[in-house]
Amino acid sequence: MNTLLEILSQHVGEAFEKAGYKSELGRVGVSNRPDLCEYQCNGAMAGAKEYHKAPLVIAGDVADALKDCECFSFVEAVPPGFLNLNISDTFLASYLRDCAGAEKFGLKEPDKKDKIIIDYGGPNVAKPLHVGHLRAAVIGESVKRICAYKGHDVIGDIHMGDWGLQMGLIIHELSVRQPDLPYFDPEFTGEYPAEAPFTISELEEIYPTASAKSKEDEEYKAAAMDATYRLQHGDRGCRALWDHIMRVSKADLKKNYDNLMVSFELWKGEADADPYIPPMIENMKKTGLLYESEGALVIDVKEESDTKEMPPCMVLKSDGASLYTTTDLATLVQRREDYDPDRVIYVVDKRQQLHFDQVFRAAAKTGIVANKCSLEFIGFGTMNGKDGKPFKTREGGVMRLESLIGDITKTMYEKMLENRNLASDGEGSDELKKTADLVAIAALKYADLSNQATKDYIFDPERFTSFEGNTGPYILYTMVRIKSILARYEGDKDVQIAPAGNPQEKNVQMTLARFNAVLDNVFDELAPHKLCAYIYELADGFNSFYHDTRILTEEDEEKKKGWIALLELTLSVFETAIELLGFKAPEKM
RNA sequence: GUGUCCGUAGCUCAGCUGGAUAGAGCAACGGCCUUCUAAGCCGUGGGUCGGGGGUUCGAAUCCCUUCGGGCACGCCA
Repeated sequence: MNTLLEILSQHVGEAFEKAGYKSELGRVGVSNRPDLCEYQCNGAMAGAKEYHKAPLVIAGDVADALKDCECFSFVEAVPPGFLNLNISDTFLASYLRDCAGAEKFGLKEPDKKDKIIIDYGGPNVAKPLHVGHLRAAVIGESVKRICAYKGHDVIGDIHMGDWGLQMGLIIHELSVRQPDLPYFDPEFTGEYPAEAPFTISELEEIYPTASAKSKEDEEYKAAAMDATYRLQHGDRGCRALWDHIMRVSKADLKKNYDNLMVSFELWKGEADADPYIPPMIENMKKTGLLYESEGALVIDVKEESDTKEMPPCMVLKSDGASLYTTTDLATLVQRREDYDPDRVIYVVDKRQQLHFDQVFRAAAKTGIVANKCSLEFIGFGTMNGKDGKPFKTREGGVMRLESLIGDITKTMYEKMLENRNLASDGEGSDELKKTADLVAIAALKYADLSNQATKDYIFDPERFTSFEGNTGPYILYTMVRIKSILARYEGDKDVQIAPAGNPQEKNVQMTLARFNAVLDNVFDELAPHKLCAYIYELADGFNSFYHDTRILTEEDEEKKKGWIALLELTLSVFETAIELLGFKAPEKM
């Protein structure tokens, strides 16, 4: 169905036409002066030149033509040529009933269902997730859900870092620590043990230790590189160890992402792309676009329209080894073969912008991606501490995602205990802990998503402990209030939204009526922060209404039913929105 | 150096496909709980939208310029 603004614009456009002007001038927007009117149209001013008439005259003509329009309860032309409009209460209520009855609140299905791969996450195996991984996970997950809701076919790919020197380092360090393991015995031909010879916490300690050693000890480093080489060239023992590392590490990653309510349809990594590299290079050579520069194999990706320097894209290093560009290109080959996507969206740190520009161009030039396929880059900014520098723990280290979530959850739990003592209702502490988890995740994700993705933002854990104002918990709290009323309501369940009886109620209704348009906009711009801004506005408006209106004690049954219907729609809009943002609301707080 | 992003209230941020008086939250100050959850509501104070030019009936928004900051710029990912 059409959005409310489209419908209103159509009516006003017809009025323009009736008055002798072109209908395109009739575009209606939400008023930026709510004290004067609810909606406005500025077309008269835009058309003044063309029709050689004073804007106010045009606006007046249109206002006359709108006299009998059922949509508006008030139409006025004011200087210098604004058209001020108020929507009729009954028209608004009927639009909302349509929304409530429609699929997805009247959000239009896409003209064409696209297959979209979203590449986010990018964790390295055998290394714990830290706060730097938070943004990719949180934003990527939300973007994925938004695309899926719009009606597209979406595949989320975690794209792990699982194939470089880091793996060789771990394997070599293991051979130092446990030289008797069969993996290091070239003579061994039997079955390797099913159990991994390490736990995840050992793994997490092994990597940094090995990495440090390799920086000081040349011999050690050479051995690690040798292990890397053996792994990549099919050494049975190395491969078996790699399998163990992957299994242990994936299980741990999955647990952590689950806690964040982030999930992936695909658990591919760099290793999966590796077999695609040699044939890809061969095919690229056939295009004649590859050439040797300073020993490396590169491809020019400059374009005439470039205002900036665009260095050539390096495809193979001078020693013939692949590098991250190679892997990213090969991954695109693989994706085309497996899925033939229409869009591939990368949710990655914005510092990689240039790299992806090069990869995208090289892929297009060499025909690695289909013509129909658009490659898109959503670069997110850095999470900084209060000092404006990249976020660190108080000790100056990198903060693990787990401890961050743990801290916030603990604060939540304590806060809830406090509140519960005052309310003195007896609820089990398990229930309370679950709620604390939900609220903590909402706080964390909302804080991230409500900022524009592309900008750096100040990440201040102290702010998470206050939970006031424009925060995830505020949204959840509002929802819990609604749920509480709906749970107590015992009247007739067959309810319908009624024309608003007061300004607060009308405000909520007008906000709800925008939801389908907001969803479209959020999808078009892949901008979760706009969805945050919207639900904050809805929560704000609702809380005003809530404060002034006693719903359950209302004696007029019809009025009460209208409100219950309004609450149901509001709640369902909230539920949908936070689902798209990637968190959930508890029943109580 | 080249490119790119950013500069809006004391702090953190919206608003940027041009519209009327630039909005929130936090912090400060003042009210509101015997009544559906006070993680709430209502109110007050706080701004040369970095500076300067231009386009326009109209600019935080578009263009130019300047200052200040972040980031990236072939063999790490």
